[in-house]
Amino acid sequence: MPTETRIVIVDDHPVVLEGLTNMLHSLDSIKLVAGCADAIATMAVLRKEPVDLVITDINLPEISGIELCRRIRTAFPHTRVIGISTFHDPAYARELLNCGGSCFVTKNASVTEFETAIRKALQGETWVGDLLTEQKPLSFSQQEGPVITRREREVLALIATGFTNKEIAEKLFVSISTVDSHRKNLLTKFGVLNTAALVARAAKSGLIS
Amino acid sequence: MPTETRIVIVDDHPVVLEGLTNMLHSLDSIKLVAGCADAIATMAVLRKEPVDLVITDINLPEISGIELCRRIRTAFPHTRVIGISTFHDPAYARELLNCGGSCFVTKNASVTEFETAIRKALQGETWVGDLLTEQKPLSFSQQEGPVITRREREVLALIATGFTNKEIAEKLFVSISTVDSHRKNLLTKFGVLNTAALVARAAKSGLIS
DNA sequence: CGTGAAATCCCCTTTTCAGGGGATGCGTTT
DNA sequence: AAACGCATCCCCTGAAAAGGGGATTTCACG
Repeated sequence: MPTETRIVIVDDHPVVLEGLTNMLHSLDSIKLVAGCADAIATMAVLRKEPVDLVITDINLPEISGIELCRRIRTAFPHTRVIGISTFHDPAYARELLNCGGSCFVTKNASVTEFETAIRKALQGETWVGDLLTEQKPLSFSQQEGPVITRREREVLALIATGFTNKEIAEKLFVSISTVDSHRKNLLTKFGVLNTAALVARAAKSGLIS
Repeated sequence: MPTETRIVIVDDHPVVLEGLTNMLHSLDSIKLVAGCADAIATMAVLRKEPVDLVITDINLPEISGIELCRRIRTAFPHTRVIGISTFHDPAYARELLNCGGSCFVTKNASVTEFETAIRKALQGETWVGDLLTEQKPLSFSQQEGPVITRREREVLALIATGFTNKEIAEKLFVSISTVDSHRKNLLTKFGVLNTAALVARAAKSGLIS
């Protein structure tokens, strides 16, 4: 590596920010440009000075880490993004990669894992951590949250808000049958037997506001 | 303070552990005895050497921080406990204090707040952070989630897991009618019309794992 | 130009839930 | 002793959801 890698860390929890900062100090050739608490502040920093890598929490107030990633990659294509999250949620990882993110690691990842993620990100590779890749696609798509379509996501959101099939049908200008089909598909995809479990699982996967 | 305060930190996320450790380093008269990832390890440390204060995450794998607190206070009455959590959930705070905890702070608390909490805890006082005490009981019981009984909490958890009233009844060794009553009370207390909204709200309030 | 996924719609039956009512013990608090 | 909250149990009815099946259009992709 010719020069120092310029890094920005984003997390709304000072404790985590501190922990990450400290963790990075132990690595070579790294210059911590800034630690930000939200997406707005981060974009402001990026506009002012060149940054090679942004390490951001997924769960941020106002603007999510995913969205932040998208904006970074749109405005500064040379800046790589690593997402971190409390939970090893494949849905997050998938979304992050879809939005141009390089790596996804959980907060309980080891220093080694962080190092790997940083290295991979800087080389332009994608990586989603050991815990995630270890699992078979089948097993975690059942367990952690399946791939659902746009329409299913809409219906799911309305279900979680407490609307009945009939009400959802009226809102979406479709028939009750259609909503019912989507609902059934959701149950099947999530591998659950009723609405309660569906909503709980969706909430856990961060699919619900 | 005559001697150093002996502290153990508990969090299953290395990053947070690191952050807290670092934060504590900046304070005087503190000796960090150990950093643990779970309740079992923590109890093992306590059995080996005297500890004045345990700072633990509420959300721990296997055994929760609340339960850990209870065990600590039962086995080592002189050891104080501070609970930390990602969310400023009054329900957590209440439970923690009920289990003998001294203070409750969120992970986005400032160093000053941590200092206050530590000081209060060592003096045997209880404290639940600024954000929590600022709010009136009425306002946050409406907004953050109603006060529900132990039994209702149990039923709610089982509902969210996807069990039907019949199955819950079998698990709790009560009749379906009873479970149904609890369910209805939950709907009323949360001010929602169906299970989907109930689970969503409960998830938002952090009442569901 | 097929193929396939997504979205749309319909039929059927059984189970579960929601909403209304009331009632009984059993502790704790007043 | 009375009042209260909690947990327990029961009745009823109608609505909603679950579970099963099948069918259509539309649109993107190879």
